[in-house]
Amino acid sequence: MSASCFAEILGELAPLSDDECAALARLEERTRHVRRGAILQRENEPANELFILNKGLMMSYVLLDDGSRQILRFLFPGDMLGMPGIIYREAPETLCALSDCVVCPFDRSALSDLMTAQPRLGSMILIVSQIERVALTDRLAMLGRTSAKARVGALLLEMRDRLRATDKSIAATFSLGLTQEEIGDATGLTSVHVNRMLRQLEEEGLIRRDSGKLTLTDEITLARTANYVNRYENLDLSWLPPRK
Amino acid sequence: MSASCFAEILGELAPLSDDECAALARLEERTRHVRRGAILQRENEPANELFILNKGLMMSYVLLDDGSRQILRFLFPGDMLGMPGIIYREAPETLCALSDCVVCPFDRSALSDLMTAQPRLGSMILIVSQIERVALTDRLAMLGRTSAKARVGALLLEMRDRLRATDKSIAATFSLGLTQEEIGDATGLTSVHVNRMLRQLEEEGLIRRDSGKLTLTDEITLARTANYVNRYENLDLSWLPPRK
DNA sequence: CGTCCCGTTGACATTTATCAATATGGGTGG
DNA sequence: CCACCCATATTGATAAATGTCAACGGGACG
Repeated sequence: MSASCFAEILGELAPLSDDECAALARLEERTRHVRRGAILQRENEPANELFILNKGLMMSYVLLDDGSRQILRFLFPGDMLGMPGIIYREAPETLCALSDCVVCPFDRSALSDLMTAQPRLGSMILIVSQIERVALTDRLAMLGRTSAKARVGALLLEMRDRLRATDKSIAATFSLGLTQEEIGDATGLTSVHVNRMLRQLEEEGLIRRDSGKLTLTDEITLARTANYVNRYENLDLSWLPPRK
Repeated sequence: MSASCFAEILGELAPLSDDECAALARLEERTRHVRRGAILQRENEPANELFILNKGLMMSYVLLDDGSRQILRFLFPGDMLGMPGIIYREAPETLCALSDCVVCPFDRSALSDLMTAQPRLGSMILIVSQIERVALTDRLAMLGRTSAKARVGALLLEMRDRLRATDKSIAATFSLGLTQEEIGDATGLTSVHVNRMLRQLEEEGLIRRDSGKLTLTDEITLARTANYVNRYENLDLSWLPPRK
């Protein structure tokens, strides 16, 4: 087991050298606890730090002028947080903990040093940011062109797949850890309508809900009706330089 | 004037060394012409090449099962195209020319070599991909949480700002180069509704349309009603390593 | 001169939001 | 342990936003 959460993610892309592992471990030397509901970085405030999420579930969101919220992304252990913030004078998004979390803060100069000293890791970070980009464009297509039911279905599938990346024991049944309002803010719907869509999905036999636990009872149909693609599969990284 | 379109973009972030310029110029040694309407890369087909867009306007989009299209991004000279494609066995999006274009193709191993030989350029490429990421999350919030009128307004402002990045002579009046159907596919609306929103914006005195030319007659109000932020401004790149 | 693509407009249908009321369930102070 | 309280979930009635369908016009281009 690696000392670094982030190294585990990168290590699944390609084997890492000892030097590379050591360099990544240095990003996670310090830890900070973030309680459920606490805000790690606030939109429009200066942000000089980056983080590796070590434990727990977080989200990033923006608030619009009329007070409505758009959740941009859910964040899982091994994710790097705050990249969009460090290139601007003010953070473009808020980072907020959905459960009690542990994060490892590091300075942006540490990222710069890492890119210089370990260019192969730099390529791998670029790859991770491209995977994230594709996940965002999938969500863009979902918001722009799919029905409310499909959006909710796709969100359930994505959360399950990403939870499973951390905890292999997760299968069809899991606890989502989101309120219906949060699902709505991620899918561009109201919480009321999310509730109706969940009920419809349940009536159609695609999911089941018992005491906070959610079961995907027909993943094939759900994935088809939701236009869902798991973007952590089917990668081709053969062009990465080999480990030294 | 730089020999490389891409170097011009990166050069606006921070001054480049001669070595760096030379390395970037090598990405643009070859050129290929793409006619209006032609497809450079098709969704779900293998894609081994990357491109720098040299001249013209392109777009990337995905098609859903029901045949509807979501335009993900408009592409301008100096943009790197195809990054999301090279990490997957099959391209996740289609690249299509909206006008006659010139692109410079290069192999993905050239990117890998560049990242290794010029880590500072690697950091700058990562920065550009983060700017793009923030632009995508802005569009995500736009699709999820703003009205049809605001979406159309934001699109007009973004196109104007990005066209101006290439052609400084562009001010309030410009020609958009998109059909109303394309505007709709980018904003998650139907072409019919886009038409109505354009008329409303015109009736409210925010824009004017004459023979294919579009004029932003009240940018301040338009930007406010559209929740628009120009993401190519207010960058803070002081933490980049200095030029050697 | 016709054809085709695009833009425009109106009538109507559908989806989703809004508002309001009620239920439920877990946590907390007494 | 109980009573209360708050956030969340659920449901119905109605409103608003947007889509769908259909028709027509105008300009570019063969």
